[in-house]
Amino acid sequence: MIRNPALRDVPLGIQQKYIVVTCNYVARDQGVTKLMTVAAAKEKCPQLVLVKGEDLTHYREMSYKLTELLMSYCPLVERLGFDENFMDITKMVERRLAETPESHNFSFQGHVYNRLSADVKASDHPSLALGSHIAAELRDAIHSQLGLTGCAGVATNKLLAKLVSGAFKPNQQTSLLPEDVGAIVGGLSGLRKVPGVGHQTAKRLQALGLVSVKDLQLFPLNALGKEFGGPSARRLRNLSLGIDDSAVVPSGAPQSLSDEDSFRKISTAKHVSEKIQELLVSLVQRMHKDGRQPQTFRLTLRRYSATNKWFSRESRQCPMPNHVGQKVASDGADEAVVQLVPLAMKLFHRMVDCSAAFHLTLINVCFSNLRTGGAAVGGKGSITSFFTHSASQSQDASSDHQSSARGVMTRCTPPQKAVSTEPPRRSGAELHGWSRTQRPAVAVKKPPLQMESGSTTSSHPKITPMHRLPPDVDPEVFRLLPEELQEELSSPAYANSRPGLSTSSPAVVCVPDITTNGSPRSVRESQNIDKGAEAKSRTAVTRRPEGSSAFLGEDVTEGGRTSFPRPSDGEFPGDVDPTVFSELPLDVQRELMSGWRQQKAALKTPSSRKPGRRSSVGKDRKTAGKGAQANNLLKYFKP
DNA sequence: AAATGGACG
DNA sequence: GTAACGTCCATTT
Repeated sequence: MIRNPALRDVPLGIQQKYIVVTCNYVARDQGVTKLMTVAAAKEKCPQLVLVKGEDLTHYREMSYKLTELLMSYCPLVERLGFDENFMDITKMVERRLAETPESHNFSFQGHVYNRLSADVKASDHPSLALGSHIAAELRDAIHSQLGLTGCAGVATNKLLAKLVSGAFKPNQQTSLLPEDVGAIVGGLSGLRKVPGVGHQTAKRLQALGLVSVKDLQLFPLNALGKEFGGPSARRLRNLSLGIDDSAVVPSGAPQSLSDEDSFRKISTAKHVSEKIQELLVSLVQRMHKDGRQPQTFRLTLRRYSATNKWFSRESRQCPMPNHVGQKVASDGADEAVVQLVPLAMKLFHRMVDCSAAFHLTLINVCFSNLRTGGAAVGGKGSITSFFTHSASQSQDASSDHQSSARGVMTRCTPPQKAVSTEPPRRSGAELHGWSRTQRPAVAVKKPPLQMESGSTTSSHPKITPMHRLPPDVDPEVFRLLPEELQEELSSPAYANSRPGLSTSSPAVVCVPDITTNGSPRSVRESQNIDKGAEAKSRTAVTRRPEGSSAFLGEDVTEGGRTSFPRPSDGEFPGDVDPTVFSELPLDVQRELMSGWRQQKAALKTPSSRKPGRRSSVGKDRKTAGKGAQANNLLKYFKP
């Protein structure tokens, strides 16, 4: 971590290979951006100071310290890369709610998306308001105990918490009120900005003619289902509407440890084994510190090829010989490496035919299927696992939510992204954070601090028959709907859908990531050029959960045709709620559309069937809920 | 259940 | 020439 104050006002960047993976605000002001080549960066900013960042050790350790610190407040912490954490602070909020005197006057901490904090009455959103206090406390603890600064977002689900966390960039927090959900998702500049929509998915959506969030919101679910299958289609649509019923799943200790390196070229077996050995030396060390014993070993590589050089990695794995695994876990590091190199070469030869020329640009070695300690009874030894908290814990937690009182549960997640482009501003704190933040990682411990809690939320008003709400329906959203729609949704016809969970909850508080500011690796995409956030777009859009039988069914058709009425941004009246519109019968949609049609075509929206993509439809198998899933204990954190 | 690739962050 | 991780899912054997 860079903590030299002398560097505070100097343009600084973290370099990995020939790329500037991230940089401070001083550098950004000079035009340096993330993932810019070193050459380009120096051209923009000749005085740019670069620090090597290939070794992720420090980032990783700091990253785990952060996660552990958060867990000391509440165990429901889910990591997203090295610099983001989601936290479900429902319980904390509930406790505080119970302890908060009825008349107690309080306000939101930090910003409130799209409004002037002063205009918002905390008493109208007690759970979120308390969540904002919790987020502020967490950020403060992170700053005082780890020296890191970062952002946080407080909302009713993970998606929203993540989206809102970056509204005010350097080292600030933002809360999102349910009534502004439509504004925040609608303000996203494109589908790629939707968490969960990556390059591939964006391409497929584009092939369907969808480019904006609104396009996706309005696209008929059954048509979307033909491309992605029912479950994915529903998920995508929900995301576009700001609906996310996924739980905050505690991450615990990592499920695998790997080390890799990229290079211009390696074309001889000898060079390959040398590189593998180098990687194994550090990996074995890390594995040893971890204490668990790997049961599987994997070798991955990337070959050079002029065409299609994009990803494409190939891998081969094999069971880890027991004695080798023990060496790693116990002590014989060097021994283990000696045994592993030839094993890795066997895997290598399963992929590369050395009798022909080859050209590798990356090699990765990975230990997975980690088994926690063994032999000895639990006693001592070894690496303790400190937080012995396992799958059962998370299970309880989640079931807890479900039953948690009426519905409201606040989930907190902290998305945060480090990074952030953002103008300069308070360089003091920010920079400080930057330095430490830049490379956080590693784990290790952190003592507990326990604190509070709160109490519930409320979804107050109209009591809605929660027990009848179909899954996938966000109660908070539900309650905003017109009564007739509420009734409709509560009817048996909507009761199907998946068993999953969540129905619940409304208010969720999410605290996004408190993390760092720009981290080199992980989180790559984070940088929203932010444009969306600021827009004070129009008011809220009430959404209506999907689930209407007509669209739910996989092939219900009727709309089986390839072209559906799909208003583009231009022709869609701004006062019409897209969600509601999309739920109308197709014929009605067409009718309305023809009435509105007038604007210029604009936007290319070839709703053509996509070319070569395969479409998996129908057979959405539900592989049962993945209940068990061995969630390892987090013994990762030592005392 | 293990192996492998893909998508995402 | 996006870097260095890591997670979870789908499919195949």
